[in-house]
Amino acid sequence: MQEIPEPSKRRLVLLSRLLTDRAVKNITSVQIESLTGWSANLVRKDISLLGVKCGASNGYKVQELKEALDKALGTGSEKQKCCIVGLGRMGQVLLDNAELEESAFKIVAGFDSNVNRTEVLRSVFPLHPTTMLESVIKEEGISWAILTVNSEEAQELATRLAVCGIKGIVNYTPCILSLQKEVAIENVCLLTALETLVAMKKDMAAVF
Amino acid sequence: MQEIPEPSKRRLVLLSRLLTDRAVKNITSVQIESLTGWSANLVRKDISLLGVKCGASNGYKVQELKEALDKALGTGSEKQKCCIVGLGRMGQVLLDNAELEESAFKIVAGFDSNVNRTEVLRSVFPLHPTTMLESVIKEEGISWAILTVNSEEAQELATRLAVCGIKGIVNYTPCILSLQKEVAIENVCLLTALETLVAMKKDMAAVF
DNA sequence: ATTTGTGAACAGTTTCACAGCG
DNA sequence: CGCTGTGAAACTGTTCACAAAT
Repeated sequence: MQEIPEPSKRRLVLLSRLLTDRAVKNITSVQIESLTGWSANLVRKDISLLGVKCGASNGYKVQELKEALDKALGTGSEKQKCCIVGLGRMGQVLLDNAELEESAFKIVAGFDSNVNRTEVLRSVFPLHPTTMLESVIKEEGISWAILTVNSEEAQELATRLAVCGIKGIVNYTPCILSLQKEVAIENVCLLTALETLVAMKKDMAAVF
Repeated sequence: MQEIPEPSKRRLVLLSRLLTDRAVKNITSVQIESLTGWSANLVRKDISLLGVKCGASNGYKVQELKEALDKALGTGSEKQKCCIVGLGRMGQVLLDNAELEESAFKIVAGFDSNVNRTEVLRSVFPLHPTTMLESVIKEEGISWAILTVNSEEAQELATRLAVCGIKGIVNYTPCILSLQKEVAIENVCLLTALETLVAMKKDMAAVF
C-alpha cells in the first residue's frame, strides 16, 4: 500500500478528462500515448496504481476506467463546494462559467471587499462582503476557493482562507502564496504560465 | 553540463516572481523555505544549477539572484510576442490585462472566428479573423499563444498554432490538446485546476 | 495475437552532510 | 561562524521486459 505519486495524480486527472464524452468503448495505452504524449508504459503504470483491472487484449474499457478514475480522484461522488474570492473582471467571468455545470464542483458563494459589487452583480448563488468570509465558509462547509482578488489583497485573503480550513486554492493572482502545506495551491495566473512555457522551451544548461 | 530538471525550472520561475519588488537586499535559503515551503536544501540546489554564486554568510544578494534567474529563464531579454486566440468573455478579460504590462511579454494580436468581435472590440493591438492566424503569426514572429476559444474549436486551433511553429500554448480550455511534444502546453483551466486540487488532497492509496 | 499488469532495472530528483567561503 | 555550494546517498518516478490475461 503506497501513495500515488504526484505526477501520476496530475496525469490521471487529465486522463479522466480525456475519457469524458469519448464515444468509443475501448481505448488502448498506445492510443492514449498518441493523444497525450505520455509513453504507453507510463499510462499503464499510472492506471495500475488505481488497483483496478479494466483492460485486456482490446484495451481498457472506457466506462470502467472512467469510473475507477473518478472514484480514486475524488471527482465522482457528491458536489464539492467552492467559493470565488474577488469579483473583479476575472472573478465575474468565472461567476457564471458554464464549465463547472456538469462537473463535480459547485460554486456556492462569492466574496468581494467592495460592497457595491456584491450588491449589484447577479448570480445564482449569494455574494457577500469579504467580512463574511469566515462565517459563510464555515456555515456552507466550503472546501475550495478560487482567488481572483488583486495582488495587494492576495496573501491576506489566502491566509484567512487557510485559517478557515480551506483545503485548496486556485490562485489567479501573480502572487506566491505562503501557506502551511496542508493547503494545496494551483497557480493558474497568465504571467506565471507564460514564464513557465519560456522556461520549459529554453535549453537551460546548468553550468557544470 | 546538464539540463536543469523540469521541477527545478518551475520552482525557479516562481522564485523569480518572489524576488520581484522585494525591498530587502539579501535573502537566505531558509527565508525562501518559509515563504515557499520548498526545503532550504532544495532551494540552494536549484539556485546552484544557475551556475552563479551570489550568496554568502548573509544569504543571497537579491538583485544578482534575480538577474541570474531572469537570464537563465529567458525572461530578462526583449519582449516575447504573444497572441490571444478566442475573444469570448475570458479572452476579453485577458485582452487588456494589466498583469503583462511590466512583464517580458507583449500581446501583439488577437483572433476570433466571429468577425463581429474582431471589429467591435477595442484593444491596443490589432484583432483579426481566425482566417488570418497563419499569416499574422508568421509576419509578426509570434512565439506564444493564449488559447481561449470554446471547446469545440480548441484542438483544431491548437493544431493550426502548432503548424505555425508556435513554441507554447497557455490552454484555458478544458480540452486535452494533442500536439507534437515540441509545443509546450500549460493547462490553466479552472475545472482542471480544481480537479487537481482534489486529487492532491485525497490520500489516494495505490492498492498494493 | 494483442494488450495489460508488474517486478526489476534505470533515470531523475531530493535530501543529506560537510567542505569552503565571505 | 552562519550560510552557501555541492558531491554522494537516499529516495522517487519512469522505462523496460516479459508473464498473465482474454
